[in-house]
Amino acid sequence: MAKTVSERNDVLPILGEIFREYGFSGASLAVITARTGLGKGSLYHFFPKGKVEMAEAVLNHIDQWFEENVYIPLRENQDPTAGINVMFQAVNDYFYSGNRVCLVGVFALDNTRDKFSKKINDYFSAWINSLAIALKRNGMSTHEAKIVSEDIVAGIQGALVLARSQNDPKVFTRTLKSLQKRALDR
Amino acid sequence: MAKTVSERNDVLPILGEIFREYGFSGASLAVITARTGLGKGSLYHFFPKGKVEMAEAVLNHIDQWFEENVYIPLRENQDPTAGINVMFQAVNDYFYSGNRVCLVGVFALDNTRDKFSKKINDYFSAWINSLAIALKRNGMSTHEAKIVSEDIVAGIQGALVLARSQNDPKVFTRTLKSLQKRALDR
DNA sequence: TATACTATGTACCAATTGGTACAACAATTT
DNA sequence: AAATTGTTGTACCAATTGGTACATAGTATA
Repeated sequence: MAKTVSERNDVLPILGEIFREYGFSGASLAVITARTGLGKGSLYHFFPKGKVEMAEAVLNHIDQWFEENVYIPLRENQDPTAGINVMFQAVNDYFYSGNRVCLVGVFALDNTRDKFSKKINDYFSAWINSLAIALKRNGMSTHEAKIVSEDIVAGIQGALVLARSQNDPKVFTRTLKSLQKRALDR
Repeated sequence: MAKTVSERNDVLPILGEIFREYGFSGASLAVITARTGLGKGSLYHFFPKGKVEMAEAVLNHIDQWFEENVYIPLRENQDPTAGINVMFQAVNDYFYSGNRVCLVGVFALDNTRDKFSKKINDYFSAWINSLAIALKRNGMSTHEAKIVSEDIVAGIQGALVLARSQNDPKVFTRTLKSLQKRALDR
């Protein structure tokens, strides 16, 4: 039983990369079996509801990671500035300094959003809200903190789009720097 | 012959909406025939190379629109501030105040990017460069203008992702205001 | 009105799609 | 070692995929 859980979890990162690259509808079972090395038998054993369940599991996995490495530091770090810096570092790492795209963003744009609307909505809400808390604890007004945190999360997503469109990860790191300054300069 | 061209052009906006909603791989010929009202016969008459040619035509169409309504005003308006304001107004209109997503952004994120990399790259480059010109003419240094225009275009793309993920167009209009201020405050 | 070109509907195609059924195999528990 | 449970490969399925062939219908020009 422990085996089951761990084997299933081991595939999630691979599935994540596949969905990132191909999008939901582009990720055919053919590429999924090829890249994971699991046959349909195993795949449907671990994810009886097929592709949808795979994507849900990946989204949950991502959510967990961000909760732990981004949202909690933002909300709970003694020093809000330190928390914000932790976020920027974690984000830079997570997106491989601009070489990796945001799965949630990929799903959000086209109509696969409808299949996972709650998860997608929650992901960005949690991020924006956590960041706003840190900004407030750092002296911003409630209103300004809301605006700025929205701007920053949007800026990160847009920077990923841009970096990928230009095939130039530096666009991401550059924009990220800019946003970090914006979060901390006061 | 004039008929041909106009009929073909008439379909482009519809095709654009389809690709926006479904992404490239999700946009099946079944939905394309249904939504455009054109059978395969006509479709492959106008676009002999199929889906790829349709998408290329749509991208060209978008490019033209932005050149005319966004890039030229930015680069050539007597008053750079006015040019920048024209851009923000045009962008707000084009994206239906946050109810519509950016096709180029949709294509950029997953691996359909590879099929249209040049067009996608050029779209954002032209936008960023044109905006940077206006910012410079408005007194910014070359370096700052580059950074800021990149931040703004990224911010717009991210705002579209966010607005769609939250199913709340106001996120877009809000962020757009924020960015406009950033472009003009000095 | 005859001619030429454009546009379209229909039938068809092989390949791929996501998914199911199930028998066989492997690993734990008892 | 027997029984139970977890895992996997294979064969199969109907539906859909993007695309082609082509005869016909429509339209403009000469």
